[in-house]
Amino acid sequence: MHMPRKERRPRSKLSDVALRAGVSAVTVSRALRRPEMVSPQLRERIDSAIKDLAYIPNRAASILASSRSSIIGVVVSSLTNGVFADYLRALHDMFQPAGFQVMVLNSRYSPLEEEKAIVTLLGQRPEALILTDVDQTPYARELLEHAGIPIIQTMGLTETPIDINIGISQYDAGSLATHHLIELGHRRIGILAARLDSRTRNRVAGYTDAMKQKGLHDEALLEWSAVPSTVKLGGELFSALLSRCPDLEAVFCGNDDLALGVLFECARRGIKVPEQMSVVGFNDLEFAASSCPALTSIAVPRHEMGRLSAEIVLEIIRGSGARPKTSRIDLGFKLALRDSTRVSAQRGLKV
Amino acid sequence: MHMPRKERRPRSKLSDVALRAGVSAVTVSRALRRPEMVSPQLRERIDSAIKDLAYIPNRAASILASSRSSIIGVVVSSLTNGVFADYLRALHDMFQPAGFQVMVLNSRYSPLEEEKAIVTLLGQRPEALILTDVDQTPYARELLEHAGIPIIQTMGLTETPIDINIGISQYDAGSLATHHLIELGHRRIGILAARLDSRTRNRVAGYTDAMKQKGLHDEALLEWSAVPSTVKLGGELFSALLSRCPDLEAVFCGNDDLALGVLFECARRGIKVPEQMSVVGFNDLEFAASSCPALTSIAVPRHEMGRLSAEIVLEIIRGSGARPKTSRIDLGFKLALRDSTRVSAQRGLKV
DNA sequence: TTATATGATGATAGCGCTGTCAATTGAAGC
DNA sequence: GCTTCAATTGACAGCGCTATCATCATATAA
Repeated sequence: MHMPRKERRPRSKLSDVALRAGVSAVTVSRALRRPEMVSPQLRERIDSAIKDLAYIPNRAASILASSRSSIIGVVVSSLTNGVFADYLRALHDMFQPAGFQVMVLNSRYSPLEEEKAIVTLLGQRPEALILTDVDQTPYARELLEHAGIPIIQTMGLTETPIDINIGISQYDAGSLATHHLIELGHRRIGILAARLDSRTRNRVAGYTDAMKQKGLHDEALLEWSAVPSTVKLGGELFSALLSRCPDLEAVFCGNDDLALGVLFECARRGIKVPEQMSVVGFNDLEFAASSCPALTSIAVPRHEMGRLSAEIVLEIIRGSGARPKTSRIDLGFKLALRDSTRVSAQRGLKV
Repeated sequence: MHMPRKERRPRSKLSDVALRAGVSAVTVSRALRRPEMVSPQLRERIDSAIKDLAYIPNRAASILASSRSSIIGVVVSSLTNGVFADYLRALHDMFQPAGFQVMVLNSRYSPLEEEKAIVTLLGQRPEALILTDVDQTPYARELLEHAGIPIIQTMGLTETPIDINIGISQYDAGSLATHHLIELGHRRIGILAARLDSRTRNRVAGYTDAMKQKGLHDEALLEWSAVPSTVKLGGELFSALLSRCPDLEAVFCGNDDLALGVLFECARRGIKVPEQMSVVGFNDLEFAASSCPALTSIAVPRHEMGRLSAEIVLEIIRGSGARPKTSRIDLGFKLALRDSTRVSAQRGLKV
């Protein structure tokens, strides 16, 4: 049984609380923001008045009056992707205790949606803006340059940061993964990619150059799709690649979800990993270490990236302008070597 | 090289744009909100003034003046969990085009953090609030009852909805999964759970009652942990359960991540699924259909849940009070039957 | 022609809070 | 006693925008 709601009665405001507590509105405001500045017995009276009226301060009015929002704007490329989830968690863990509120919008890997998200966030007058990409539209760039707040670009690296850039070289990471497979003795190394955003493109470029350098490059070894990456897609791309290149010895996957799909597809087809097929993922998500076989992947310091982003933002905000010396911080990455590629160097020759 | 930012120059405001375009401030405001109400040539002049000044409206002032925020507040229990990611996507897909902005906070499965998140969101004067849980603290409940906006509780079902409740019976779902395994002929059916939030507790209750009903209940068959669920944890819980109950025939996992961990652990131990061990997951995440073996799971209509939540909210907001007849909507669930349990009914007897 | 409707723009007040400074109190010092 | 000071509390203006109503030009009808 659902009781129809009574018509909207005006929410209680500061002055209502003040009236009930028998003090002035300013005092209530102070009791909320700096409790140590009002006497204990008044504080108590005010607190109970607040509870009685179920009073909740109006943030919009507060932001307008103080021109401080305590909002940290964040634009992520995806909410579904595990990488961003971990990164966001790190941000929350840092900002929440510091009294800042993290406000997240999703760009779905589209620079135009990112631009819209940036406009929306800037409208909230955030204290800082954090972007999980380095390629903004020209208009977005201009807005950000004029925003007058710390801007952090993360995940990738760029030669021309708007303000501060914390990330890793996606190119180098793609290159490392490829060289690892080459060193294992593989010649026919495929690459799987979904939705070619700027980061993925850089990874692919790293792969391509590494292959060219060793004279192993072959267009046919690249399999990609425009749809977002899923485990299922990993299996499909792998199947497609395999039917085009039956002599495939190894695959480098644009991310761990695709790699998981490859592992499953191999299991279905009875292809032994790593004996018959080496598989490398990207991101080193939680499951990579405990899959069977455990997945070799590129370990990206996404938690550290979040922690450091937050730390730098907090320093700038609190230190009023004390900015880090360098505006471009390369956090590096590691190859998490596991069973999906741990094969003898001779293997490539046995084929 | 990082150029230190010039000191904060005041952001341009409505009156600056008005001055530059040679009109009054109200007209600029109108040009932004209802462009059809100002003449085309004026609109053009105003637009270019906006671009020139990189003007972005101050949302706080706008919200304060209009007392309409176009914000939809959402509290999710977790950002890492795939279920919520899908649910959020559905919400975004519905609200974005309608001109509403979805604001997400994370409660990390804690009712107290949820209460804090609710307070924070209510402070933004949202148009509606969506909660991915049905168990709120008494204070949170009181605040929500007085909020004067649509409140949606989702995921689970409750006898006493605050306003509108859209979800599924977690109890029935747990029961169905268990009965499925019992019908396959299994007697020793274990259950794995991580972090016993209210939803998980209901699923476990469904399992327990189903087992009791058939005289199969045994405390030893429940394995759980306080830490958040991961693939790794799935493997660990399974190992622990197996060493305590070596005669285990089947496991019902509290979610698909745990189930994935079980599949991998079985692969490592050479236990054949489903021949030697039946595995059931929960949520039917994307990978469940393409794992090897494909995972039987409880398919929860989380996308539909999101779509319907948004639809109802939009109807109430626009229709000014036209509320659905029932305040409790059961969306139901399905058993997604796949290879991880597709065994002959005789199997249980062969042991 | 004058009355009336229509569309486009402007003037004014105020949303609910906080920054600033003034007023009040009581205690301590001379 | 009177001053001085710190600790509390209050008065007032204003943050940047929008709702509301007034104004003005133009078009249409009588």
